[in-house]
Amino acid sequence: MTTPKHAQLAAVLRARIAADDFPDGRLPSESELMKEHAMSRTTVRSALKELQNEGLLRSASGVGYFVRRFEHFSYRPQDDFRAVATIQDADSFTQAAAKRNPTQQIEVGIVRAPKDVARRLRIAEGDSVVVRRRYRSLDGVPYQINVSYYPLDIVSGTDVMVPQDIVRGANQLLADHGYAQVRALDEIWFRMPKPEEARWLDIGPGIPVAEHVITGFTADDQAVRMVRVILPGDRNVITFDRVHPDHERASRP
Amino acid sequence: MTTPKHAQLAAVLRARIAADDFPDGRLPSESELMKEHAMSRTTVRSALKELQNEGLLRSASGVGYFVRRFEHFSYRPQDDFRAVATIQDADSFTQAAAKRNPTQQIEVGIVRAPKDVARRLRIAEGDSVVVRRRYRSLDGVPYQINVSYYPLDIVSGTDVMVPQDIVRGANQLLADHGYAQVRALDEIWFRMPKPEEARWLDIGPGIPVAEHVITGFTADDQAVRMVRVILPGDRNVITFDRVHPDHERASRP
DNA sequence: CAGTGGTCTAGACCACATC
DNA sequence: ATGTGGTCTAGACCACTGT
Repeated sequence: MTTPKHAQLAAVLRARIAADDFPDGRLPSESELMKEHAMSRTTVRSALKELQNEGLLRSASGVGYFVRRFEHFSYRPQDDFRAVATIQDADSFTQAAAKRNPTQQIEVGIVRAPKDVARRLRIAEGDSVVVRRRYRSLDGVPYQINVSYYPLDIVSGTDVMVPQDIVRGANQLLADHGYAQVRALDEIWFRMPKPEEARWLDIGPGIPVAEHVITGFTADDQAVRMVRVILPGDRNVITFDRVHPDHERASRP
Repeated sequence: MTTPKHAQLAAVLRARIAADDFPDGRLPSESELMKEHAMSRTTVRSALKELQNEGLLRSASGVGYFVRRFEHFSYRPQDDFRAVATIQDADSFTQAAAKRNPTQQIEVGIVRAPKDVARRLRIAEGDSVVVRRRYRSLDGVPYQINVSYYPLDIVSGTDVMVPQDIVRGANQLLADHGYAQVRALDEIWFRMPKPEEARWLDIGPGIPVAEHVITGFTADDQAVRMVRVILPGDRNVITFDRVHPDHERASRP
């Protein structure tokens, strides 16, 4: 009933990482750890793998192991709502990221609604929906995958279907067509990425993603928009501001 | 430039899992996979490890490998705010979970404020704060770790310092002492659990956690409460309702 | 008891980065 | 050329679970 050797080494290294004991962020090589701790390479690698899967380390083939550094960018879903017509697509991502060279790659299409989309938009599974898929980066680093779904009859013939930035912003566009959104439901899961997501977001092992699903409703309580945002955990903090329902609107910092 | 054998096996199994090809949820044993795919045990184990770290599989020593099943419980931070005096501590967890045998273990103490707490409560690092640590379960299954911090001068001598349920609810208690909260800031990170968190929440490999930090403010914009909630990703969805700031309050479903 | 996964070893070859 | 991590093998012992 003793602790396995690989777990012992993992614990030692975890403590040293927490104590910032690798100032240059570089760990000893596998062979050095083998000598220092009198273990086989397999056991050393097992310990290092464990730390990688905790998101504490990354490995570079032919180079070495390094302590992960995080920089979190604030993701504010509420900006979607506050957005007004500006020269840019004025949602949370574009607005907050103005100075960090935001780029995005847009694909637009018409597909049959999958089950989860149909349920949220309150349409039948297989009904046609317009889908806008956006892969968005900051300074060349991918920060989110954003997939929006709209019922076809609502947006057909509008700029939503053009694979370019929507100058007014998608919400303003919907409002201009008589579908102003006054309420949104946010659902957030957090899980490990699927292989395609990991590839697109350039995520290493041990880094989870959040899946943020927004459903937008009109004053008539009609669901007119569903968005699925995939966020890599090493680069995002999700932020909300809330005021008590009984309290008049407060100023926002 | 070919795909490694372990990755090939992982891809095959991943596809079979997605197609629900293991009706009883049980995978072939390691030795069966070795025969079927003509690989060494190490390679087979490497593939299975990969899928475990994606949260798709769990292993049971001496038994086998199984497909993970998820059941997500809705975590609604806004209930904290809407809470009024009831017979129970009326926050999001207790209220929503009433029928699922909620239990919690409470520890209360006075500690020196760590850096992140001090910053959010706008006090000096090392100032005394009251900390309430709650480990909360549903039907015996751990669902969250909830750690609340209060500036000592605000809550000293109140029920906050008693290691029991606060009958009125902590927010109502603060309000009764003249510190009604009207605004909250939510910050949500998602990452792999620390070993203690994994132990307490009974999390296997490949399951991330969300760290939800709430900071509560009075009408004078004084920070009176900071809460850190740790949520296991296989058992929680975070849910928010939002109404457009220009729109009168809508009814909530 | 037989079968399962967990641990550990020694050794080999490879692709890659660095100097 | 050397050193790094990535892949793969064969074999061994163990603890545990099921019958």
